[in-house]
Amino acid sequence: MPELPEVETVRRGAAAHLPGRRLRSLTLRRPDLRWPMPAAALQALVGRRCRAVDRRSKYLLLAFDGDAEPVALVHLGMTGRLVVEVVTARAARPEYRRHEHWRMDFGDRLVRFVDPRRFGALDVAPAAALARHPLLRELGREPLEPGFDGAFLFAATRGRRSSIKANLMDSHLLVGVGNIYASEACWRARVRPRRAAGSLRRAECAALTAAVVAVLQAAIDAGGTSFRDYVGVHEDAGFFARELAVYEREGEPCRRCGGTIRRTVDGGRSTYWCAGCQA
DNA sequence: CAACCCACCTGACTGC
DNA sequence: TGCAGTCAGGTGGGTT
Repeated sequence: MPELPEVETVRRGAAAHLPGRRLRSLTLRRPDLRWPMPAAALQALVGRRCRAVDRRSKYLLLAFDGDAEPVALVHLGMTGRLVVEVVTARAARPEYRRHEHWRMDFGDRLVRFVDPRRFGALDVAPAAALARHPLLRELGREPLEPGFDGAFLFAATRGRRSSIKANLMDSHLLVGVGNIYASEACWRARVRPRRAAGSLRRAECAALTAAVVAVLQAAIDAGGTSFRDYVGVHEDAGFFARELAVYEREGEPCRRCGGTIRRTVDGGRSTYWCAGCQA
């Protein structure tokens, strides 16, 4: 569900509440999400103060103080929500919700992780070992950081026969772009999603990386795209859906050329594009 | 390696 | 009303 703009929106929401607050308790309501959760290592976070909420790819990184500077890794999977609630001092702890798999009690803030499909993840690692964490070490570039440009994409895709859309969604290359924004970026750059990645010229790679940056930034500015499950930390919807040019607009007119938006299925996932203005 | 396909899970929706 | 089938914003792991 969430791509980079949604995770970044959640990160900002959590960062407004958690840093400086001490973790009072952590409750795991089941032993696993996508993978087993390390109960003992997670309990060792209790009593520590949250230092910062960062993000790498689609992982939220809750950094804590103390020995080894432990960092909790949170992935939202397809349907995960990180809900932050302001709790008044004397109120009873709220009831668990359906699909609430863990919670962190920060005293006057309560963090709930709600995830019906359980494709999410929770792990913990020392800050110094983060770059070597199995879930992080293979990740490619951050599109909103320096080094993500046309020259990089051009070099990275030479000889590749798989589609450019699949390459945009390949986290070994770049992170954060999922099924919505891959289609959107291709539309902005006027590139057909099924083009072999290796066939793109330098100028097309430059246009495409610029399009990725622009669409991700615009979506962050709008608080993300809410279609089905995604909401921010206060369960507020993002409003980028109304700015989407192609995603879930099959049969509707292209806002640029008036052509009809088409949907194709690639690798089992829907791709949206305009045959009129994407070469 | 690159490229593909599957699995993991629940809920919403569609069509019979 | 019920039931089967389809689809959904991710991604690691296994196979060719």
